[in-house]
Amino acid sequence: MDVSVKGEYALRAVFDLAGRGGSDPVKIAEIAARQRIPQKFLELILSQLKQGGFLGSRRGAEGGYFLARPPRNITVGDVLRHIDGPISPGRKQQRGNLPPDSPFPEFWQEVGRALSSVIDKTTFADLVGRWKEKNARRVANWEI
Amino acid sequence: MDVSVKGEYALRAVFDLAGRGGSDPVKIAEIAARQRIPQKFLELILSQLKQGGFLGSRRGAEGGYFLARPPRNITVGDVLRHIDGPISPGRKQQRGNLPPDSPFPEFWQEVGRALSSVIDKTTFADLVGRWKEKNARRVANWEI
DNA sequence: GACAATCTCTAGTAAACTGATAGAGATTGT
DNA sequence: ACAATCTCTATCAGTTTACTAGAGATTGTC
Repeated sequence: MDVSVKGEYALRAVFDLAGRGGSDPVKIAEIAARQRIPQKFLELILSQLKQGGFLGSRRGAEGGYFLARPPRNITVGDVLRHIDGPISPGRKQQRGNLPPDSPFPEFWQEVGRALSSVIDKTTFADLVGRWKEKNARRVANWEI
Repeated sequence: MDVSVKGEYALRAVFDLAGRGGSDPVKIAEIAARQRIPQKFLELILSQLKQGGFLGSRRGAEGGYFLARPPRNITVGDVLRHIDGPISPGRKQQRGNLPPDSPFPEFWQEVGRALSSVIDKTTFADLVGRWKEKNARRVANWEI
């Protein structure tokens, strides 16, 4: 039970764009550098995020990627599910290989709900908010 | 983010032993049949669960596996972590490839807590309890 | 309109992981 | 002795993961 590196990269990329706020395109190379992601790999991921409707892009000089919708309308769960596939532990149960009176389908539902209560409630606006707050505190402490 | 088939098999096996209650050994073949698990694969899993201190065993005729501790002292999380490794999304962050001011470590901690609130609180005694209740209801409805 | 900067698309790929299977021991009960 | 079990080591095909390579398509600028 784990999140793929690809999934994490996707989250960091969307977070980067959300943190940059502005609506003008950000170059892949910049995101790659800031977020420490192999650029060629990131290209694939960003393209996939665009297919998913999360990002828009512009080619050519001064091109780049940008968010297709406001950060508060994108949840971590949205992105993760689009990149990593369904986040549902225990999904293999529907097939006929499970005894008919198993308690596990219910159990996995419970797990799913717990998971969802975090990843589907946290938007990128939330993440950026927390991050700015933390940075503000850090600077404040510095200045004392 | 998913649970391996091996992990699910392990849970079903422990559940099977917990449901059988008694302290005399249950044969691998029986568990395999009841829980629809390939027997040879199950052998590996049970052996691993024994290494983990969850099960005991006896060889030879009338041999088999049995729980090494009471079902209420074994949680789903215990078993899952022993078979599938750490259940901590976002664990790869400690390495130097993450920007220093990322909000994700905290976020993954939150996810971890939510997950833990289910898998580390649910014991096999709980699962057996629910299962018996459901079966009782089913029979009751039948008799109407 | 040349040209450089970007995104885009298709392949390929080494290494690890998954979900098994095979078969020869080691023990135990009868 | 012998059959029934667990135990241990090896092997394996298929898939996934995390990348890399390289050629093409667009766009802005001079």
